[in-house]
Amino acid sequence: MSKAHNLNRLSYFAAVVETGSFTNAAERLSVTKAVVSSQVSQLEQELQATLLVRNTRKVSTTEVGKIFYEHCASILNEAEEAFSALSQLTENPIGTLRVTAPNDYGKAIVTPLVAAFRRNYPDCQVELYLGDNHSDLMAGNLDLAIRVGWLRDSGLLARKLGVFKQLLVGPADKFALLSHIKHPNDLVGIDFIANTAISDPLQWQFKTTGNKRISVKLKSNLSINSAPAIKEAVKNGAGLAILPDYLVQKDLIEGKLIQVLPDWQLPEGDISAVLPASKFRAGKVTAFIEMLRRAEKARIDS
Amino acid sequence: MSKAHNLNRLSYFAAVVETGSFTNAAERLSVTKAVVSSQVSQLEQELQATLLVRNTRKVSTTEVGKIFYEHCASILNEAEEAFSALSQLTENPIGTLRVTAPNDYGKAIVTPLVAAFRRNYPDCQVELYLGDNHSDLMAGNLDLAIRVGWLRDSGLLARKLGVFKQLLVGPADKFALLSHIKHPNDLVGIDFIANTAISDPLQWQFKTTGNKRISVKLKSNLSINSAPAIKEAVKNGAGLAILPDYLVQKDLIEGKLIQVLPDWQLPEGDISAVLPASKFRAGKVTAFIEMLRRAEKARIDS
DNA sequence: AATGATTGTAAGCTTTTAGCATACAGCTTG
DNA sequence: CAAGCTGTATGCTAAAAGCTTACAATCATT
Repeated sequence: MSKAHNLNRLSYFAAVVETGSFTNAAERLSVTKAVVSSQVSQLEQELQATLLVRNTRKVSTTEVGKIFYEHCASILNEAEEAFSALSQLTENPIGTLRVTAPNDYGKAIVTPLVAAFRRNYPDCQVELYLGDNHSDLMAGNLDLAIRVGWLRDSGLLARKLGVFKQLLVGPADKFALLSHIKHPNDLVGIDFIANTAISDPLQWQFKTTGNKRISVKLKSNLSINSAPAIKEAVKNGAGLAILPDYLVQKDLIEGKLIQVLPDWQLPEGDISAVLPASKFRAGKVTAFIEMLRRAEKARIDS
Repeated sequence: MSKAHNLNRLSYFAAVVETGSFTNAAERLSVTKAVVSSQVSQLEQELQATLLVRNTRKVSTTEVGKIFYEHCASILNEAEEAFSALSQLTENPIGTLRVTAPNDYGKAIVTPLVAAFRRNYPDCQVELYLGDNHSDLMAGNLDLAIRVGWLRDSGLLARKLGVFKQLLVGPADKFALLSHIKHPNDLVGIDFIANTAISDPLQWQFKTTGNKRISVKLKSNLSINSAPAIKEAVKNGAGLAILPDYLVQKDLIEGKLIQVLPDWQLPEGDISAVLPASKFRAGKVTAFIEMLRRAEKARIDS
């Protein structure tokens, strides 16, 4: 079976035709003229045809050489297009982006972001999977998983995109009563709704700006495993609760909830992007992560 | 400065896309699957993009891979066209054939052959140079020189195409007188026209079928340096002459001339094609030489 | 006419790449 | 659970690419 054609030789031949000499072709291609001479000779050997007539101080193309050159020019032009098309796709990504995010964070932050992403990159499609079960990146169906909280497996390739604060909130119509709570110890006896979707939902560590820490064990007569549901319960006067800022930020601004103990900070959590193992990042993934990072920075700055 | 793209990798990638697996691609390309794997990986490295998703027992092409593949398929198709176009030109030659031939032989044999060549190969043009001065093949302006006679320089790349005989001829209207000439020695006293275009035009060696040789020094009262002119003079009764068979064949058939001493042979001469030094023979040259060879064979056989 | 400069090629060598054989990880199938 | 298959990694060998040097041939200059 005949050996495959060596397409790399085409560029040596084309350079000679275009520059008019082996010497100039060598200069253009940054190789020695012996290489150009040899490569073209081998091409002629492979074709069993003379492509170039080597006259004194002048190289001219034979008739068959001219025909072959037209093909070469076309091939090399399209090859250049092919390679640059790929680098173009970094700026103008294409394809379907498949993202998973936790329910709460997804609804509050990712869903509006996806709409903006589609506006920015009309050649992309998005498939957004919301859920609190950790989707398996290994299955290869996903481009990106957004993790909120604390990563259990530090071996994953995670990229931190932002942080979220946790706020102690209560219903707005109990402002008078809640104004008297000035210290975490004042929470004793106050109704508290525990979020059983997280581990150890009653043990909390408060911190002031002076780095004073108080660890408080709260008591709860009501526990729910859904943060949005807890938020609704708080609004209905069922008690206080600790919820992530991205979930309650809007209700605080609208006066439906009020923050209790605003001078005391609770532990922050990470917002991370977890990516499947891959050597290269598709433009669509890079673009989306960058938008999410910017959105998180804007949210924190407001 | 960035290195030139390696176009040979395109065929490995395309084969994987088209066959659906690295293993099948390796089989198609007659290499090991490790080679295909490595070549595609290097292509992805060069592009900084993932072209293929390696799933279990199944390879799929990414969105950018699909775009890149379309380019590859086009490039590889045109490369195949380019290489086969060149082999096609061996059967259907193109271009301008530049031939030189001696005046006499050119007019008698080459001119009608050129017309037939043009009919056979309409994509070819011909430039025919007739003359008895040896044109310089070294100048690169000629594809082929036809030499008739004896080559002076055996170092030239010559290809023998045929031979010509030399015939002693006389005017047809002197048949009765010429019939009495049975031996070369009988030529003494007979008017002979010397051809001063050749060296030593009076010294001739005759040979019979029994390999009996006689060397005769003829005398001449008329000498002309043009074989066609000598032929005319012979027809007009100016004497006998020794002329190449390709020049008198027609007149002999038409009864205008008669051959004298037909049982005695004179030295034959070669008809050769002299080619400029070149590794490969253009289709047009090969085709013309073959036609000339066939024409010479037909001439001898008639 | 002689000499210097330039171009393209040949030859020998070094560096780089292609390709093979082997082994292994991971997954599917029986 | 074992066998089989696929794709990748690694080390090695062979082949190719490319460099350096030298030379032949031609042209331009003196």
